[in-house]
Amino acid sequence: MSDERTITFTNALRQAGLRLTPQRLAICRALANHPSHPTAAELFEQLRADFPTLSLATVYTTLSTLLALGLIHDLGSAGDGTLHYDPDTEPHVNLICTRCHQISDLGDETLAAVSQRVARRSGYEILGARIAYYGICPTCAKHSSRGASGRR
Amino acid sequence: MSDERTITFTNALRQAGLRLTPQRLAICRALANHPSHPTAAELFEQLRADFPTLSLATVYTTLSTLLALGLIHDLGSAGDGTLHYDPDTEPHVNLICTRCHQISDLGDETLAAVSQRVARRSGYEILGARIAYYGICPTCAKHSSRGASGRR
DNA sequence: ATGCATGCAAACTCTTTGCAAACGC
DNA sequence: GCGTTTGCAAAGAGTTTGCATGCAT
Repeated sequence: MSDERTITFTNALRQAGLRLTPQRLAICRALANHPSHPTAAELFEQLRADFPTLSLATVYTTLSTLLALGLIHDLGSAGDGTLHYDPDTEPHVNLICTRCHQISDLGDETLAAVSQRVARRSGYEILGARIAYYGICPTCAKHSSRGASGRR
Repeated sequence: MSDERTITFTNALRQAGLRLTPQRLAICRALANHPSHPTAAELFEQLRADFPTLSLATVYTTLSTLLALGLIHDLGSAGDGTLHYDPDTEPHVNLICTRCHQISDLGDETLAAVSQRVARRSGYEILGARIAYYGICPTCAKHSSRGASGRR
């Protein structure tokens, strides 16, 4: 699968002078192969099976480390009160359902043009992008029709 | 200034069958005239002068209400651990400095095209957008050159 | 062998909730 | 007057931190 991405992660860690512990490797691997936009707790639960002693604190620490190295992005909360991370640092659109709080992705060629304009017009040194559209996903739209729901 | 926007807010509250309390009016007004992307705590501090008895809980509740009505947007955290809100629901780009955590805006005509494509291709009923580019703002870039900083 | 990283638990911060009093409608 | 909303305080949740032990280099 995306073992390449795992290698990218681990190489970056080594280059930063950080130790490649089994925990870090596992977290990198889990992120690289994760199909979605996990939270710290989700990664923790997933890795718990293989690392019974793994601590949630370690997951948080490692995520912060990877974030600081720019290997992953912080999506902020999806309305569910917890922070989601995105292992895909390429510019893409996040689709966030305000009903089920699920996040899915969407690529768009027009985005590259937008990114270039943003960089040029803002004077920012762009490090990454978080592009999120909020709405009701087709599945939720089918299932029911609750009124506007609060957060969390 | 944007008294129009204040009126939009208050009208929406009335239409939703909610009472127009002084607190809600003040919060709507503060949001409508706010130049940036305030947090609950910032609004609370700002309004405290005029409403000594105002409670932070009320600010949170009112923000949730306005959010549910779609009158404001939830920007999530800007890397500072607190939730920021955006009184401007028109599609625009948020520029977030990963160093000073300040958020500024940028309009772009190309965005309208992106939004349309997103809606068409995703099948989502788009309720709003959060488009954020992370980077170092020109001011911070000038001032110094600290290494990658953690969150909060 | 040398420290950096982990794990545990406690601390901290932000946000939400319960309930009695107050007030808009 | 009725029922929602406020204010206070305490609870709840997510995230971070301190310190002793363990492990990658």
